Amino acid sequence: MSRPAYLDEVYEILALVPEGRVTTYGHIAQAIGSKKSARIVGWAMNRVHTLDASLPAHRVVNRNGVLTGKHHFGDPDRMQKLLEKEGIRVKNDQVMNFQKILWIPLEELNI
DNA sequence: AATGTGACATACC
DNA sequence: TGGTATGCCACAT
Repeated sequence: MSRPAYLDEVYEILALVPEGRVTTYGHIAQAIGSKKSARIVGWAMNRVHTLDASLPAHRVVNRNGVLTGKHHFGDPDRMQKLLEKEGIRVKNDQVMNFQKILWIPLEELNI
């Protein structure tokens, strides 16, 4: 029944990521209070499709701006296409201007 | 219950 | 530069 609190937090943060921006597993983890729990965020992403497929999981990359999870979108190119559709340029599975479009929950939400 | 795995991150060598 | 080890938390077997 009730999903773990951190799971809801992850989805809450994820839903707030603006179009054309990206964030990282680590920043989300930090936003929910566990900086070292980035793996949980990744785990949440793996299950997000079964809970709420409308969440922009493609806007989450690792700390290098690399699309590490692209193989979990059905087709390897789907994640990149979704990002480019929002104006995010991706080259070699890496987000260009990563630092510029990086969306940091703790800063943007002014928590 | 114990072990292995994972869409991560950090530290160390 | 790149591999190895550890921390973290949940899940699968």
